[in-house]
Amino acid sequence: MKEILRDSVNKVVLGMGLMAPSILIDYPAEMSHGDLYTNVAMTLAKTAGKNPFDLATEIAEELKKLSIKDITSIDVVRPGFINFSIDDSYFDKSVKEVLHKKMHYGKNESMKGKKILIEHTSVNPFKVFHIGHIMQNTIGEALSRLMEWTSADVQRFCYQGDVGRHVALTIYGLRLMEVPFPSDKNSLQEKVNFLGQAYAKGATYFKEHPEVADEVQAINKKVYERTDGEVNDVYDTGREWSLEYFEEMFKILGSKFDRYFFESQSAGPGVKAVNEGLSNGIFEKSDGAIIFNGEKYGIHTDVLITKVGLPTYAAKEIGLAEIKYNAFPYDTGITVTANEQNDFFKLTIKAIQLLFPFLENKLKHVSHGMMKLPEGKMSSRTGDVIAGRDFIDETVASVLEKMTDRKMSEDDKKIVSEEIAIAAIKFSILKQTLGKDIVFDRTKALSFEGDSGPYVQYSFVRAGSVLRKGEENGFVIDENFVDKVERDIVVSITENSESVLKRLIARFPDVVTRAQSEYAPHYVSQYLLTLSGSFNSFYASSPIATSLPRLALTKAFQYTVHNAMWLLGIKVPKEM
RNA sequence: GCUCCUGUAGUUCAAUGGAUAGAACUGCGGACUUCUAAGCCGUCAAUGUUGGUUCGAUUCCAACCGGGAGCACCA
Repeated sequence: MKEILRDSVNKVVLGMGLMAPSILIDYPAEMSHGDLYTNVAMTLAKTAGKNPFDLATEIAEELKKLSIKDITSIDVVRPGFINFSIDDSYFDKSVKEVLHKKMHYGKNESMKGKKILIEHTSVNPFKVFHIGHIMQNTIGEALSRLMEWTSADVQRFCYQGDVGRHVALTIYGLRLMEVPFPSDKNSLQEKVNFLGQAYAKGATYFKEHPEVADEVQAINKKVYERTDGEVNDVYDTGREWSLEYFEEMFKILGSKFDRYFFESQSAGPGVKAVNEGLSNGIFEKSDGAIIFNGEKYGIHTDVLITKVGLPTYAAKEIGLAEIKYNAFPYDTGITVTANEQNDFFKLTIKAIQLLFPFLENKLKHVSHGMMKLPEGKMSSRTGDVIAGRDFIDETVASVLEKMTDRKMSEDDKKIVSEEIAIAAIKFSILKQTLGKDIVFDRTKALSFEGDSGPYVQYSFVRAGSVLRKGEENGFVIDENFVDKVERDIVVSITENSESVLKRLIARFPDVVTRAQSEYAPHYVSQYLLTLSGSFNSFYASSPIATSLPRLALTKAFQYTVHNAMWLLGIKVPKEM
């Protein structure tokens, strides 16, 4: 419909001897203003030498002569808006479309045939998996799914820091631990907790006693070069525990990866690439180290290889770029990190493109805000973190408490409470703009009311409940409903929650497109809140189970919610 | 010090340069013994300051004030 209107408006404007570089046809903020509007009259008023309202009136008159199908009225309003209203039956057809496309409603083919690599959730073995990692994983998975709905071939990569100073500090911290090294009798949780504590102890001690720097550096070198049997044993065991544990967390969070890469792998290629860059004059020597001088590109300067010959994080990132492309030759390679790394990525992306010109215009850094505690930034170095697992468990417990009087088997409750808890957590992350920090407020995070994942899930469940009732009443709810009903009721758009819901459902594909092109999942979340709110009003004001068109609309609502929630990586339960 | 991000109801968040700045939480007030009240309806309440660009600015630009992050051998 947007395209039809755009063409029509364009035709009219050209016929008046005017040129519009681009014609905006969009949804008005208020549905009472109509279904679509255009502002061409205001943008063209000056060149036309007319006042916007008069020009709008002229354009509207010409548009009326075209008698466009399904357009029931064209109105001109105040400064110069032209508003269009669309016939209600048009939206019955869009409900039909939803019932036909089902789980695919909203998907598009904008990137069909392209390959998109998305790297996210940079966890570090030996360190705690905290709520910040939940945030990263939630965002990474949602972006991945959004990309999948462009019909592109998407692969998810996970890159982990399994070497580096934090590992050395953990191993150093082991000798400061008062409890013994975990054995097979300990749970995986206990094992990783032990490692996290060792790291915190090592890091704190190191901060207070800078004189041990050489010792830590020596351990670091041993880890890289694998020259010390004892260090190797501890390292291999700890690394294995961490990886196993992360896998468990990914599963709980509903994400999966196609490939895993480690800093221990990227170090070698990184060193090689940096040395090539040095001989090509891309990098230079300074103070015994190899650096990338970013000043001439308006970015800062950073060390790639230290004077003792070890690659830094930046060098590893350069090595990784090559590894990733070899593993999956992508058209777009997205890296998702917290925004504290924005400058770092400006630097490495520039360096990578100088080294590997074929990656020009293919690299994209998407950054998100940080998860913060009321006291400030979280720090695994000081142990001042909230473990992801603890938080999920707490949330699940809180959901279960709320479900005590629900008639449901204990097994079902267990499954559903976890779905609700994860929804609450993920939604609170995805409902706001990506770049912004989230101040973690436990009581808020544990509430399931208002603008929340459970609110959306609840709407879905209620819809399911009505649909069951409708089926009991003998209705067959499928895409053929349109042919079975006579629609002779003329409804007023502003006051009828049914037609509002219908119109919102029809907008879903546009919402998806926008979220994809802006890498902004929050458009989907915000849409879900509006959509659910609209359904709840509809539900409260109209009996549904006795009307086939209403049941069909409810079914379409369910598919839309299901699909939108899927894009966010959130499940919808049948009951709750 | 330099660079980047950021400032919207009491609180947490929305708003491709458009119409009366939307929600949620909180407060206050309702409806309902009909399909799950984790719900529905109503109500109080906001664009840090000063300029500029524009028909039109929360949005773009400048300055100021406030908050955060990053800046050489950590990741």
